[in-house]
Parts: sequence; structure tokens; C-alpha cells
Amino acid sequence: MVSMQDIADKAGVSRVTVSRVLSNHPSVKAETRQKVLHWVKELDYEPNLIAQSLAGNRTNIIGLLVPEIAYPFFSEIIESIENQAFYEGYSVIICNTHRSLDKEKNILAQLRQRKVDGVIAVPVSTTQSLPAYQRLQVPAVMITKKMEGFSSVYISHYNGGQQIARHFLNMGFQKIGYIGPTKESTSALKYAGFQQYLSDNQIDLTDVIECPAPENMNTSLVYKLVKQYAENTGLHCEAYLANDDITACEAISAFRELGYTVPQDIAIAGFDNSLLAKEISPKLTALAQPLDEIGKKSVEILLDQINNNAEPCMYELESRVIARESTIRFVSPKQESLAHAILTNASSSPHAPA
Amino acid sequence: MVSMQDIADKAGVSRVTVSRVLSNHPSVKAETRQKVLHWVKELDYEPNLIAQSLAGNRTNIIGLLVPEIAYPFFSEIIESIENQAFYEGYSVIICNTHRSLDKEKNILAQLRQRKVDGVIAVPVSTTQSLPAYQRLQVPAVMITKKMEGFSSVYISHYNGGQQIARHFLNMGFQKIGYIGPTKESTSALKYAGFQQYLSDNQIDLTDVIECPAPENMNTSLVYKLVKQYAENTGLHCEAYLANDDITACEAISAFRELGYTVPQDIAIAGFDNSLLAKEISPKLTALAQPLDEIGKKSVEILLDQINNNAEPCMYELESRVIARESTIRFVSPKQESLAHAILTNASSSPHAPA
DNA sequence: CTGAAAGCGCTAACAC
DNA sequence: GTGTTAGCGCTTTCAG
Repeated sequence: MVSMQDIADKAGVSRVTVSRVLSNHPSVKAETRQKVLHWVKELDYEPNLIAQSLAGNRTNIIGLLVPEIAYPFFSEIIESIENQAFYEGYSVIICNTHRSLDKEKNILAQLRQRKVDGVIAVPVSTTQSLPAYQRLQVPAVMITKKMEGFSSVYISHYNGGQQIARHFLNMGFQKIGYIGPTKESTSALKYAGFQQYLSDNQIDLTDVIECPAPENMNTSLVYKLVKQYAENTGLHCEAYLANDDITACEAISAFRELGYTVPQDIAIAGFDNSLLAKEISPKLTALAQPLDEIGKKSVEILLDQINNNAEPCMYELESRVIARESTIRFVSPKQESLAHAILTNASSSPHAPA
Repeated sequence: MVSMQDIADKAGVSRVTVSRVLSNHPSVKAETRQKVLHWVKELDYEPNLIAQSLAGNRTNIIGLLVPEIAYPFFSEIIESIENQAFYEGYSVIICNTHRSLDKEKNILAQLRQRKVDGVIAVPVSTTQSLPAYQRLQVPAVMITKKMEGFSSVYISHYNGGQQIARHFLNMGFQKIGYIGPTKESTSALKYAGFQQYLSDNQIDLTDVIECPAPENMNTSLVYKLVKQYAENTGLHCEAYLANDDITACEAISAFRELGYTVPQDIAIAGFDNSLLAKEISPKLTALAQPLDEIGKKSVEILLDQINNNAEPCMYELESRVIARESTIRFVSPKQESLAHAILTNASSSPHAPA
């Protein structure tokens, strides 16, 4: 292992000068700089980032906490964050909370001890996780959810729910249902927005199929509950909003097994617009969260807090409906683009009329 | 920030003793230990992992390189690796090579400078990436591909191709085709195995729809090429093997737009058995790579090399066909489990008859 | 423009 | 059992 001392010796200068050259300090004679650079190359010197961190008080590492890595919605955000972080010269340590407060606490302790420069997180709970993040000595920005006291990057789930509702009405659906949790954090909001917009237009939800959000790829529950609901209560709707893309997929499977086809018999919309929405057949209409932007923005905000001591801020991004085949009835796939044009136009004003 | 010195002062001992207590060194009087532990708690002391790394020569960090984070196949492996690593007390730095040799080289340099204890990687190229990994001063284990000179964890893609071929024959298909790249690394192997097994059974591939593997979510090419092939040459097969699950999804979309339904008109099988295979309708038959095991095993092997100086080793895992709706014709979804039983039995011997 | 000195927080011999 | 002495490789005053 070749250290600064080695190249200092060779170049006949002190360690400090080498350090200066390497960090582009202006006050070094050009000649000296050349000499040093020469030996850096010659000896194939590489800085020791650990030593640098210890002395310099910055690691250039950020911690990233998500509830689940392999759920497309999160993995797409992770990809975006890694991308932006790398671009800015940061490495990211990826951590899976598995939605456990306990694990989250452990992870945060570890990150603190590793002296990461900052943290980006999908907190397990916007209330109970609070103390754990407050103990952190470095900036943190929350994503996909809003947490008081911390920078947050998110969309309005309430608006999202409304946007889908408007889309359904635009498509002429009258009997409308919901599949997913109605009381959990962000789900509760989208459910409320969805319901509100409909009731503002004199429509009540016909079916509400209450089921938990799929977690840790344990998806079979949704499938089961939808079938069960159909058997017990019957399906009465022309169109359903699902809590997320996976829930939508599961519901489609259930519909299919019950003899309904999408969208001819039943239309359905997802939420998130993850990879799944684009790849399944029929392609899934979904409320698009700007995943790439969430990632990029969260890194920017974090670095601004790290480097410029910026104040925490709330950052609400725009969502929009991506209309695809799953909510287009009596229209051949080829006409999707036409329908798409109509629909995106119709939903261009982000806020619902009161 | 409270350091060892602080608690040493309070406890009236030396830093070293504190260090000994914290690392459970046996030669510390019980009484002293208590005293130290008391102050550790009192002052809420937390070790500085950076300092520990610098002095102790181990970071407890491993680097993870993948070509793409958000592709379900990789994100599931990432999840498994993070899981196992966390369990073993390691953090993982996630890096996206974007399939670029250049970026891969940069990343490896950075990881080297960060003094990670080891690396797990999907190398960009099994040949051209070699020197970059050799420069690494720490152990590396390759996953999903085999790289000479390094521990590798992978399945036999050749066998995988054969297994799907056998499945198709078991299902009674005679006209069989392939969709994907035929010449690229692992794809070439699965294609070869697929073709070989069929020709051993006096069957030639009817259609070979050559198209690149979907990369960086840029999937539209597959869709386009399948449609193009259909228009120029026509589709003549009862069943197709797709290079991977995404390719299968894209092909299904194309089939659908051309008026074919899966599996009634055309059967199709995927490769990888990622989340997509389980969520789409109809559910996709696929060759299952043991994603969880790949992750777990690779961490185990890596740690064995890090801690016990174990020799690099080749680790070939078993793959198997997961039969689902997409290749089951004239059978209602409800009978899937029955068919499944038959099929898994039929494909239980991993190697094809000569 | 350059170097000497001090220190980041911890571990690892080696003494006593 | 416990403390002393040396670093790990780098950055940052402060002099000159």
C-alpha cells in the first residue's frame, strides 16, 4: 500500500504538500505540483478514503432506508438515488427496514456510527419513527411520505386519489370501487381523495374491498380477499382503483379466475406506475408517481443540507394519470394513444374542482 | 461527540481498557468492566466505525455491483444479499454499472479506496472486466455468471434451456420458437441448451426471433421486433421460450396486439422467475433461478474468503421449471396445481437424456 | 509557497 | 489485569 508519505519521500517534499496537490490547493508552485503528480502516477497512488474520512470529517456516504428493496416502486427509486448520488460523488449504503421500527432503529444507529453524511429514508412510521431520526446527528430527507421537522419529497396521495376518480368519470364509469387499505397512512389519503371527488360528483363507492397492502412480496392475500369478496358480496363495479400496482395485478388475477376480463368486463387502475404497470397485459392505467424525480430531488435536497446547511423543506411533486389499456373499454389497443391524448389533456389541471 | 477517552477519564482507567471491555477481551477484572460499562451507558457512548476501520483494518462493508438496480431479477438478488449481509454484521454499498466497463472500473477503484472488505458483482463482461477485478485487493465473488479465477455463484443456463425444452415437449408442443439474443454470453448458452434438447428429440426451432435483451428498462425494442417478425415472416409456433421475464411480457403484449391470446393460441415461457412472472396474467411459466439462494450463498462464500482466507470456488445452483398458466393450454387456471405437480415431477432429473 | 506539529478515534504490541 | 507507546493515513492550523 503506497501512502502519501511514500510519494512525499520520492518527490522530496512533505506529506502536506502532497495533500495540497491532490486537493487542488492553489498555493503550490507549478513545478512542485508536477513533480508530485509525476510520482502519484508512477507509484499508482490511491487515496485512502477511510483515513480521509477520519481526518476530514466527511465520508461521502449516504444511507438509504427502504421498507423493501425488491418491490418495483422502491427499486426504481433506489436506482434513481444511486444514480444521482454517484454523479455527485457519493456512495450509498442500502438498508432494508422490513417495515420494522426496531430494525430501523438499529440501522440508524449503525449509520450514525459509520458517520454517514446524511440519510434518505422511507420511514417505517411518520410518527413512531420520529425519535430515531432525531437522534441522527446528520440531515435526513424523507421520501414518499411527509414527516414534520424533516425535509420530505412526496406526492399528494389525496390529489392522486382525486385524479384517478376524475379519470374514471371522464371514462364514463358510474359504478366505482376501491381495493386496498382504507385506514393506513398514505392509503387512507388516496382513499379519501378518491371518495371525496366521487361524492362531489354525486357518486358513492359501490364496492370497497378492504385488504392490506402487499408487503414483502407476500401478495397472495390480496388475491384471496378479492375472490372472497366476490363470492360473499359480489362484484358490482365497472371500475376499481387499486391501492398500488401489485394490488392491481393481484386483483386482475382474481377477476380473471372469476371469469371477468379486463378491461371489457371490469376496468382497473393502479397506483405508482412502477415497471409492473408497463409490462402486464393489458397495460395498466396508473397514477404515476415521478419515481425518478423523487430520487433525484431527494439527493439534491440532502446535499444542500449537508454542504450548505440549508433548512429542511417540504417538496410536493406533481403526479399524473397515465392512461393505458386497463381502463379503456370498447377501444382496441391500437387506439390507446388517441385515448391517451384525450385523457392526459383532461387531467392536466392537477387539482380537483371544489 | 463522546470518545473512548471520555469514558476512560470518567471510569478512571485508560483508553485501552475501555477498548478491551468493548471488544469483550477476557482479561479485564469484572469490577473494572462494570465501571466502564456503567459510563458507556451513562454517556451514551457509540463507537466510531471510521476510526475503528482505520486502526483495525476492516470496514465491515461489502460492495455490490449490478448492471441495473430496478430490474426485478436483480433487485430480488440485491434484497437477498442485503439481508444476509446485515445478518452477518456487514453494510452493503450498492453500485450500478449500467453495463459500462468504464463505469465498472471507476466503481471498483472507488470501492478499493473505501477499503471495502470484499465485493459481490455481476461483472459487465466475463472477459473484459477481468483486469479490473484482479486489481482489487480484496476477495470478489461473481454472481449469475461464471468468471475464471473468481468465486462464482450461478445456474447452468445451458441446462436451463434444456429444462424448458423438456417442459415444452412434455406439454405436447411440436412447433417451438425462441425470442431473444442468440449470441450473447448467458443467452447463447440457454439458446444452445434449448436447441440441443429439441434437436435431440428430432425437433428444429421453427421461429427464432432475434432481439437484444431489454436493458435499462428500455423494453420497447422487443415488442417492436416481435411484431415486425410476425408481419414479415409470420408466427408459426405453438410455444416460445423468451430470454427473460421482461422479454416474455413484451412478447405477450405483441401477441395480444396481433390478436393471439396466451396460452390458448400461443404458449410462452420466461426465464428467471422474477416478480413479473408471478404477477402478470396469465401467470408466466418460467425457468426459476434461485434468486434468494444466489444472494445468500454469495455472501457466505465472500465472508468465508474474507475471514478464513478460503479458496475461490465455483458454485452451480439448481434451476427448475415453474409451470404456470402461460404454457398450459386447454386447462383452466384452477387445474394449474395439478398440472404443476405433473410437470415438476417430469422435470425432476436436472440433466437431459443424451 | 512549503513544512512542522498536532490530532481525528481507535487498536495492537509490549511492558509492568 | 492494566497502562504505555506507537501507529493507521490523512487534514488542518500555524509558522516561516
